[in-house]
Amino acid sequence: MKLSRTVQRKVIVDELRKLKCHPTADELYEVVRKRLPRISLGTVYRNLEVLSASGEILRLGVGKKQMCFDGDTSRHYHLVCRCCGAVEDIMPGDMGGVEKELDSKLAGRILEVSVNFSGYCEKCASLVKRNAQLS
Amino acid sequence: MKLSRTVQRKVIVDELRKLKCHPTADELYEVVRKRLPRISLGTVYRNLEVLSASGEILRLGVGKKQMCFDGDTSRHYHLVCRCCGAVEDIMPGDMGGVEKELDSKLAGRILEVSVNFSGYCEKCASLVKRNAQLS
DNA sequence: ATCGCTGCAAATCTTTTGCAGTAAG
DNA sequence: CTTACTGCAAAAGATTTGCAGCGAT
Repeated sequence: MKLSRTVQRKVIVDELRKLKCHPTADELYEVVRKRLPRISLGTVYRNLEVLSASGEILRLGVGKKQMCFDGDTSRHYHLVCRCCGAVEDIMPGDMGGVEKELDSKLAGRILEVSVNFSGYCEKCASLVKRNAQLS
Repeated sequence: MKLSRTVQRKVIVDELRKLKCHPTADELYEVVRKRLPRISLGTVYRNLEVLSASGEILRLGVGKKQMCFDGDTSRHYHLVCRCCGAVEDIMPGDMGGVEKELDSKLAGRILEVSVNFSGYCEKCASLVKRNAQLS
């Protein structure tokens, strides 16, 4: 299947590149709509799908659409398959040696490294701190 | 709000810990149902919510439920707020120094490090390789 | 001319929620 | 006894899809 260069696809990539945040499909839809008022949300979804499959943009998250869970809360890593969404555990001894270890273990299979640190953003960190002081 | 120790909550944690995969809510529901046939999917969702909020289990993924996207495909990291779901970009020079850099920059804010490598799992990697040879 | 892409709307799938009853502390 | 929790079912929210026409090559 050959991809065609439609106005919609071009504007979607263009606006997404311009944004500094990490928008959801409908947030991007609202932005794109300012330039293409007649575009549909379905078109945005279809393009995000195609574009992330081709590697032109990044789809953040684990799994295709459903949220998934892990009972092991020890510090470890996940390899998410870009193709089928499968999640593999990777247990390196420490962060420092991770890349080298992965390079030898998984040579050629890693396309991108998207590291998600779970914690608090500045705003919420101060909120949490404030609540802790109050109680 | 004080949490009570219900049978359902106990079984959910127990089964999730036993599983080596990273199940979605309804996959876990199917497993738990074998022990508690009358449990509802709603209860599973409610407990996963509570348990991940309290840190007893891990919720994998970025954002609350919606998928989100990034137009910047260069190698970089994300800090996902556990509280509001906001995603912050973090741009370290290299993987090796990441943790130290973060420790000084974001001292105390990081609860867990969940690293998601985007690439192919073994099964799909061989599929892709085979397809490449065919064409 | 061909075939992928679009807009629209309906359908599907995932997750949340209201409620009345049940169980835990 | 009080209040959190459960099952059920309905609601809400996110994403996908069928279709007929349009646009890119």
